[in-house]
Amino acid sequence: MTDKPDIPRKTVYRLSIYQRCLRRLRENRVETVSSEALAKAAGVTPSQLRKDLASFGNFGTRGLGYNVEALSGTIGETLGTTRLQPVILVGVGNLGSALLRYHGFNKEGFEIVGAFDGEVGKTHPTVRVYPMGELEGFVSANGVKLAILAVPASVAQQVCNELVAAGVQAVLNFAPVVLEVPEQVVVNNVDLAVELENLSYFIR
Amino acid sequence: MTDKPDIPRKTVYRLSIYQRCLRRLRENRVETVSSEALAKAAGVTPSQLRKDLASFGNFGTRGLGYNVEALSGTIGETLGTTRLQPVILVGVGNLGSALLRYHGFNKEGFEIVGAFDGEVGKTHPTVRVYPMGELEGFVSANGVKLAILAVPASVAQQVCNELVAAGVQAVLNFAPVVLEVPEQVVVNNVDLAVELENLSYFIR
DNA sequence: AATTGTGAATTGATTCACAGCT
DNA sequence: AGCTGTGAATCAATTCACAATT
Repeated sequence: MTDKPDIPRKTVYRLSIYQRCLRRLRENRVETVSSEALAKAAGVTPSQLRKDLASFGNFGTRGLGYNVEALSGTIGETLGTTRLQPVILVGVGNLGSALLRYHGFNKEGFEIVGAFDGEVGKTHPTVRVYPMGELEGFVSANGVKLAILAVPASVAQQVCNELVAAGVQAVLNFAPVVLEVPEQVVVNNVDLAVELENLSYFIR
Repeated sequence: MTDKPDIPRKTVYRLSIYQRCLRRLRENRVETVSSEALAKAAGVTPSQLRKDLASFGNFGTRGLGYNVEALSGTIGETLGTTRLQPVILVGVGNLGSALLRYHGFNKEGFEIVGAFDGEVGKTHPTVRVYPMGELEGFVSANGVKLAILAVPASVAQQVCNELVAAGVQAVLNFAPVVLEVPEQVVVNNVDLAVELENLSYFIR
């Protein structure tokens, strides 16, 4: 069971990145890696990497480095990605259907088990699209905790409320809106316009 | 011209969000807003909002609040989004073509003026798709500074190098890879798997 | 000899609280 | 009376630097 030594959110982000680098090392049959090498691959400083890992345990061997396999396993445990995590997607428009077709998730332990859309009769070649009315039943029947929200801004808060009511605990939100949710629900935002504006500022 | 009083990156992100809230207020003919109200809409504390704005000037009127129109204008100036900014998209796969169809950008001052793909002969209903060979010419002819990178991880670094060589100054990267770029080039990453893993950790 | 783990130092971001305008 | 602008205080994150370990 994942107990939660409270690791800061930014650290958790970096753990995912380390995890990806470790996966690549494993594919290349590398057994051991130093904080310096791994940090370089992940684009951080070695100090930071060591501190990050220290926040939930001691796994390195001084003078040697980290065992790739073992570290990767521990990070997976910590993130809670060792088992496949079922995810639903809500809003099968442009972006939504691209996400359904995109299978990059599976490799990393997520599977989109169902999609929902307000407009009845929508379909998708590989994932079944349900009407919103079936949301609650589906979520509890399948133990879904995680939802991807890809609906238009105008209805995002409303649909988010339905997700919360259905028992969803975490939302990856693509709508350009600041969602209000109860304390125990987590929201991460992916906001393309904000990212572009940010870049726009940093262009000389 | 945008001079750059160096505003911290996190503040710049929030400016975009304030900007969006201001736009909505403007649509509703609201003339004046207090730091408290705007902060609430943006999901931050009033103090933080005031500090953020203070980092590049003084625009409020004590006792009254901020003029919506004026503040929005200044933020637009600061972010460099008052003029339409031309953007190219590289990699017309699943995600890439969804982004081409998605017009949420235009409203916020960005226009995808061309797309590029390694595979010749790709097309798209509204945006012209060019072969990679024409990248450099296109970028300099159209004054493009900003690129969206939506190619597979395996070729992302390579393609990114070509972008940099062509003169692109900022990249919004969707590939799950840590890109290496020269100092003067800015990269923002949107990494869906990392976001999901992050949520996964915070689910009880 | 190499490399981790970590306390101390530093740097950065956020919040407080109130003086100063309108 | 109300609300901004801001210095001071707090809190958080990062880096340094070195003792501890293999």
